[in-house]
Amino acid sequence: MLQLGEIDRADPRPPYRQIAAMLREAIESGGLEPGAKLPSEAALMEHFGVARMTARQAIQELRGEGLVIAEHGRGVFVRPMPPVRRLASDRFARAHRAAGKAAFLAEADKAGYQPGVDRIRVARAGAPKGIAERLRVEAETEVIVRERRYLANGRPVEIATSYLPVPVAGGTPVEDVDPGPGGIYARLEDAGHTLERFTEEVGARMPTPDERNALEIGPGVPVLTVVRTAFDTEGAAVEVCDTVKAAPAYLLEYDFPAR
Amino acid sequence: MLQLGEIDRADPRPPYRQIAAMLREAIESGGLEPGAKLPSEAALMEHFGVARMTARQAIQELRGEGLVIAEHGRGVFVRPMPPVRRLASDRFARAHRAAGKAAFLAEADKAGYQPGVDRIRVARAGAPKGIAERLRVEAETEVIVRERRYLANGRPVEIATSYLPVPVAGGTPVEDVDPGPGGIYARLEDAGHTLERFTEEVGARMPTPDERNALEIGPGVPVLTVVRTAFDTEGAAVEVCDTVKAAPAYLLEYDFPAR
DNA sequence: CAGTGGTCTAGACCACTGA
DNA sequence: CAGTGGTCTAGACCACTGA
Repeated sequence: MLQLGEIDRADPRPPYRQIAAMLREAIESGGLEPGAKLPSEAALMEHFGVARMTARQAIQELRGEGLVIAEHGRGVFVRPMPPVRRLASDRFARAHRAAGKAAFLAEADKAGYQPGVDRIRVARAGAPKGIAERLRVEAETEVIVRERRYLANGRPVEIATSYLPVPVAGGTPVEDVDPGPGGIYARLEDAGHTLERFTEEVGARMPTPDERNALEIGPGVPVLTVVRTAFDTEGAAVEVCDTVKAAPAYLLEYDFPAR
Repeated sequence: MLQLGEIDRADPRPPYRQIAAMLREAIESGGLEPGAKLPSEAALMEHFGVARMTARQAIQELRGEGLVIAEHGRGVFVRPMPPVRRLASDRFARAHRAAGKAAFLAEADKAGYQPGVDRIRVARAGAPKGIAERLRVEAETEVIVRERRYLANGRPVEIATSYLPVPVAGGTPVEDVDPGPGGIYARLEDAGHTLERFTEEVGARMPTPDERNALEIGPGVPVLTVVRTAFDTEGAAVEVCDTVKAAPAYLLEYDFPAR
């Protein structure tokens, strides 16, 4: 059973922070292993002699650090660390497309997790400003919009939205829910747009509530944002892919010359 | 004056989330500009007819997203956005070193902010495990350790620690606090280690309390972590640079071929 | 000093989980 | 059903800010 100390009135930290510190210490020392259940709010109230909101505030602190996850009706648990996906910059190599694998599936193969894709939606809509700039079209020009969510071992890890100009991919299997072997990049090459290079713009921020829901992450877990633009051999931008990834699940690798 | 709506009892979202959503909307639409003061808790209670803890919970939500900063005794303010540094993958180009500029100074020139470096410390110490692996030396091998903090317009934006093998840079100006024009990469090339390529591993997480202090960021602001390894033309790893950046201040750009 | 956010109490009703 | 966390109320005392 977990041993916790007591609140020290001489400690300058308020009680809720002291409680949070004791629980954090238990997690970091391994006294509470990943997946383990924390004492319930009722148990914390009893043990420390505090009101419920004070116990809750301590737990809120740990949620904010991403250390624990609260599950309604079940309890609060130490967050299990997700398997980290290392994304190398050769993940869009033509060899994979030729082998009939979309980038996400090729990675899963390499890293040994079970890949999944759901919430696929394909539509046409006006291009948002930032997207239009990258595609070098007027804002609000109608483009193909492909949304989807990626799962690793059944857990959502990334949401992605691709934008493609209608003259590039209109009427091709890119507009189908299942674009077929090799994914949309393979279909773009089928349509005569041989891919030459990509740029990626990487940032990080806290997720919006919608993103938190879609990625099933608690408050206190940041997201990595990656905006990728694909260029064909003519130098034309043929796709912009806007992705939001659960940060703890990713490590992005890039390789570049010293020139 | 800021116009806010009312709580909708038919809305499935609880009142505190509705209030948070209205405030978020005001911030994102520009109704509340960066630096602007949010309505006080008392004003929110009055306007929405809720208890104080409900108003506070709405504000907590926005703090967790890093959108606002609470200042005790003053109020809650929309977080002013720091100038974003776009880091292109040509930032270590030899042309800059030849021109006598270290990478950070070259960027500042381009982006038009006032660069600064402080808290420089140079020492020798045992290589931590992850660093030793990247340098391909035994763990705990003595290496040169260079720490420093970077500032943009006087505000800290990045802390960085470089590790270099003693056989590569021992006794060179790399061990001086000021390594001279072009920075340590120029000195490595002077010492015969012509740089060939870099790899960067990018991730994001919440900062530790020490990192929060060094970067002067509040809770609710994530950091980007970048571990860069420099390779010379012999294929040897000659430096590993471990950096922690305030996420809102950065956008990293990478360019890679479709192969 | 008045106004602000920080912390805390002691209660209430609710929705969700799993035996 | 008992146990859990989610939301909310109406109060209290406090420390900090700035006029």
